[in-house]
Amino acid sequence: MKNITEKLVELFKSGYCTPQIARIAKKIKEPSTTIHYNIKKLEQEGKIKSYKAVFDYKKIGEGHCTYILVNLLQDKYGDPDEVAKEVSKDSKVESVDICTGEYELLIKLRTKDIDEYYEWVKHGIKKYGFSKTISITSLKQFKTEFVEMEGN
Amino acid sequence: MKNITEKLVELFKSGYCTPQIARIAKKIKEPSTTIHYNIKKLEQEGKIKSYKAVFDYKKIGEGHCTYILVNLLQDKYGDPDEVAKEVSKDSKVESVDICTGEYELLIKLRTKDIDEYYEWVKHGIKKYGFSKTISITSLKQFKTEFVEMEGN
DNA sequence: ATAAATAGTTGAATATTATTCAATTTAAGG
DNA sequence: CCTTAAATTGAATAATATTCAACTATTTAT
Repeated sequence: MKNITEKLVELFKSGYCTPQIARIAKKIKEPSTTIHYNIKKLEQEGKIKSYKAVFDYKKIGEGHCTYILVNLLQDKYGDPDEVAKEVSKDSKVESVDICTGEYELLIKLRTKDIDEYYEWVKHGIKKYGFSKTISITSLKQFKTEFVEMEGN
Repeated sequence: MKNITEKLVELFKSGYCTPQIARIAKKIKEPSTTIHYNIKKLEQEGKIKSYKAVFDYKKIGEGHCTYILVNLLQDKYGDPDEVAKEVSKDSKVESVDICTGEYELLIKLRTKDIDEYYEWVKHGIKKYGFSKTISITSLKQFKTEFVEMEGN
């Protein structure tokens, strides 16, 4: 047995998908060549960044979801932008925003459980100089990435 | 001119895409039939919920992104779950979570601008009984829906 | 431990879908 | 109104997904 599932999940998190032109054509009753033309245009204009999968994260072992608000120590790392960029590279991180209010960064993190979450934050404190962290843990998700979740 | 673009954006927000089996097969050096089998399995197990597009939201006129923490009036609507489910149906809403801490709901909203955001919140107060709302506005996005954003 | 059953892998054949191209229509600018 | 550019479309082709049957590996039961 080759562990293909894990690789697929990793690839699908941010890409390796493509539009279903024929299905769209049927749906909105236009020729598929017209759909094709319009999609290519959206892509060339940079309006579409990627095609990807959305998971039932509980079922793939990433059931613990937390929104983490962080401040950064002045000296530890140069620029908040640099930290944001670095944190973005982590595949457990769904989103990173620089934001208004008391905290500089808002990170959405998906981990297996609370232990993995805790380890992640500890690491962030050490490596990036996170300080004054507040965590909001999701108890139930009704929608993610524009996809509604039923029966959670 | 038929406004196909708008329809495409709406469809792609939560679906109408499909995996690129041939590309994955090349990438991880396995036969495409094996990839196909494993993907179908993920789908049947309900681990994959959907295939969708990720946009450069600024370029599609949804550049204003806000995380809204809300409490609900006791009497207005019965159940927080019901409100969450209703709010989820809105296509401007990227995510809805019931969460820990001082606030019951965490909503991620994407609007054209601050005016549209304000109208949305006012509507929420009236219709669903939002109270004690806190908004955190994104100033810069480094990652969304697991997709990194460069040159923002 | 071994047999039986189940789950996973794969190549060849087929069915479906995307893409290209050229022609036509529609919209935009002077 | 005429010219140029952008968008739509059908027919032909290229690429891709899907099916199926054979085979292999893994798990389960005796």
